[in-house]
Amino acid sequence: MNRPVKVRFAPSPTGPLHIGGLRTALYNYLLAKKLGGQMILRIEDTDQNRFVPGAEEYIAESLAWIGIKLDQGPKEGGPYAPYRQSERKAMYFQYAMQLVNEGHAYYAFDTPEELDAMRERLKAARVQNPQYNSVTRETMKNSLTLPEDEVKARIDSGAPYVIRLKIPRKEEVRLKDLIRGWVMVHSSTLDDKVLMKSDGMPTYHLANVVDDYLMEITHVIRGEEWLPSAPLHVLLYKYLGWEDKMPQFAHLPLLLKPDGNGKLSKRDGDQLGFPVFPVDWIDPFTGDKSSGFRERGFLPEAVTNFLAFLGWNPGTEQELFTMDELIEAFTVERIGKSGTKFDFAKAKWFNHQYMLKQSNETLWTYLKNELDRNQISVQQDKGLRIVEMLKERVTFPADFWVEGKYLFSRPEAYDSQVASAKWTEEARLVINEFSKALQKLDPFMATEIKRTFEETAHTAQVKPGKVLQALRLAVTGVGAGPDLTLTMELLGKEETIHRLNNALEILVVSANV
RNA sequence: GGUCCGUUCGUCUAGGGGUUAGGACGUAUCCCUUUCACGGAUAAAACACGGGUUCGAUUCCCGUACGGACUACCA
Repeated sequence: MNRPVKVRFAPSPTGPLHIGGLRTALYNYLLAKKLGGQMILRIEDTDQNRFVPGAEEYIAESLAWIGIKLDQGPKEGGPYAPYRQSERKAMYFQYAMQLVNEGHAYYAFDTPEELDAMRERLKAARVQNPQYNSVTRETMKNSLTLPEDEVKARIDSGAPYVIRLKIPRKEEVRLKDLIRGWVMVHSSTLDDKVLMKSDGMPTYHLANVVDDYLMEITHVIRGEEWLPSAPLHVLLYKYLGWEDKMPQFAHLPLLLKPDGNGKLSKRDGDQLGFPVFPVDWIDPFTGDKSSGFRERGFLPEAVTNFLAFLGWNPGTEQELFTMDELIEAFTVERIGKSGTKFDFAKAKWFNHQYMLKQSNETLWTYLKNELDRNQISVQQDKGLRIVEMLKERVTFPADFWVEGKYLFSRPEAYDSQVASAKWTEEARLVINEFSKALQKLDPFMATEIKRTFEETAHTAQVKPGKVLQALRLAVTGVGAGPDLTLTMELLGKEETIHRLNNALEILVVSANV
């Protein structure tokens, strides 16, 4: 009964993995590692029509980015290879045949048109749930209704057919979900799901159950959208004789749109002004770009942390968790039951927290990237002082540049609001004197600059606070920023005086007071 | 429509038969800072509704409402 823990993340390579899928992967990973088990990546590419090139690589890259290390997968290999269902195609048929031979499945020859007609007919007759089931299969073309020799003749002639599961007419199907407890459904509400498609590929249901069994999966953690078909999977385990190897199920609450309702979807991406994908994705067919958290400036640790908290919490007041801490604290019991709206503001808060945790050296590399892009070179020791000064005010790496632009180039314009309110005759006077006083200042240090400014203001009989804003405007061109004397120290004596004199020349007094 | 799942501040949530229903994000105000931000403090803000069960229900049960998922030879 105590099998080694194995979980799998089993996405379909139909496009970029969205953030909800990434959370599913993360929860799988956390549980596996918590229990000392293994994490498997399995690519469920049984639908050839929806295959999108690059999607598998995208998934692998996304998982790696947030720090999920796979024990087995298409790239990693492993004892259950191959890990792409398309490459396992040959394995599924025998199990479908086993079901047919034991009377739990049957061949069906109905064309799409016939299926549509059946549904229309049922709808017209106001049948509650029109589907291919224990009663309607009696009226369709399948191995249950057709004479044996005709069935054989059809198959031998190569006519297309599917294999459907024969759902019992009356049976209570129950399954225990780790998150929701016992879920019961009556088999009469289930339909005879297709197990093998006419192209020879299995459907999700068969492939998923077969592979989970073959790969000895112990816990199936997946989105709530699978809950309705979970009873079908239970039936499959039963008919295949694998009941004792049936994994435990946990169906995760869905990630919802932040506004209004509905599940967060790939579409919501850029429309909402924030990413819903881990990393950027370019659609290979249309060329459309979907933006990712990574490129938006999110740190992987931050994404991991807030993703973990979307539907789970440790029950304590700690909110900042490293991956190792998450693994330590994670339990399925503490996963919530209800859908979770995605909150971008909180995501930003997490990122800010993680920015603060970075060393100045790391922060400096972020700023340096932006500087390189703008062809500005700054010495590292100065860069470190700059990021130290700026880091309280940034959420994303790119903010360093936005926040501190004026440190690297002279103001091209002055904030007119601040100018009209604060650039007074009085201010001009003090700044002019201050500029002269600065000439003699050596060393050019923040504390000395501050003292000099206060003295200058005092001599002019002006309160320093009255003209400080004007001074800031002269130096930076804007009305807000970090400690001004520190800013001036960083700028250096010559540059500071130049800017002061520049402002004195350009700015016109328009303020009254 | 049918089946299943869900419902505590705007959002993420803690809690659980008797609590001033706690925290975080966001918002507002104040303090700090002669700016903004950070930080600190404070505030506004929730048990969907109706019936039971009970001495007592936000908590347990049943309904209702609302929301969601599923209802394909897609996963």
